[in-house]
Amino acid sequence: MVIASPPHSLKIGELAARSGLPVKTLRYYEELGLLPAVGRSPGGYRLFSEESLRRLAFIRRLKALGLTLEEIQECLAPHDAGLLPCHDIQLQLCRQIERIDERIEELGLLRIELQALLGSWQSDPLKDDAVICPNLQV
Amino acid sequence: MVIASPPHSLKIGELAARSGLPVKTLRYYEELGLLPAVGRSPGGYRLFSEESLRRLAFIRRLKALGLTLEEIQECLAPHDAGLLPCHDIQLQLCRQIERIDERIEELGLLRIELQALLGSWQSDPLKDDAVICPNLQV
DNA sequence: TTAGAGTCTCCCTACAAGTGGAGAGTCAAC
DNA sequence: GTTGACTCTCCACTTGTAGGGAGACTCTAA
Repeated sequence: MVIASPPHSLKIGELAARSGLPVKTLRYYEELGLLPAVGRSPGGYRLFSEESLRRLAFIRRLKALGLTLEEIQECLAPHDAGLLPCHDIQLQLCRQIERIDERIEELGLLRIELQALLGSWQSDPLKDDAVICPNLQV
Repeated sequence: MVIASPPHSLKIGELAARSGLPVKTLRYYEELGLLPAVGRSPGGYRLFSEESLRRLAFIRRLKALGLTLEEIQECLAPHDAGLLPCHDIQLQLCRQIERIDERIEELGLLRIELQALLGSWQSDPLKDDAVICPNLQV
């Protein structure tokens, strides 16, 4: 027989210690609505639930996958509405892959241009007063 | 026989029109020291030389190649000292390729992770109260 | 001489995701 | 009861590259 331990609320410093995130960051997340506090102590201290730790792990994971805090918040909305957020997360991750592909494409083109430029680079070009850099011709 | 036209100084609006850059941007560049004015009119108007147009073309080119304004300024420093800046530009462009390669590498790894994640994504996972998203297990 | 266009400086705003600090209030242990 | 750690709010600042606007001043053409 398992007896559930009573719900224990965490002050921000304890949450910071256990999550590894700075207090400032937690306040910032709370302000954004990303990490709701369960309430306040009589003295006005933010109180968080143990659930907040899971939520922070989730936020970290999606951040590591390249989502913005706003996108993460969109993923959390269905969860907070009592639904499974998997579908929304999947959509965000698909979009993220598209963004990554676009970015890789852009960087690849830029790299090609830079390589081509450097490939024909003259180490001792003739000075040309019509341009600043003869190699670039601008 | 070619007669050189007298040096004509440009007010900021004229430089903006001829370079295609907004006045605000030119003031910003001047403030950064990227685009020195040759002086001021008696009324305090910035005066630029025709040379500024070439300088702006150079700045645009390096910006298009992904350099920051600060890096561009480093490239212009030897030019302003009367030297050919090609070597310094070459160094910056090499560094830029390295940065691009690093970035592409990072993005590629992230893409692989995202693909793997989505590849095994369950569209209707069992709800698991220990995590927010069963697919992510966080 | 006057009207209108151009320009000046100065300050605020934006994005993203926080960080730093001041000054005041709260909590827990001794 | 006191002390020291913790937390609060509020404000400013960061990076990079500008954009917007107010209010004052200047220049040019008719």
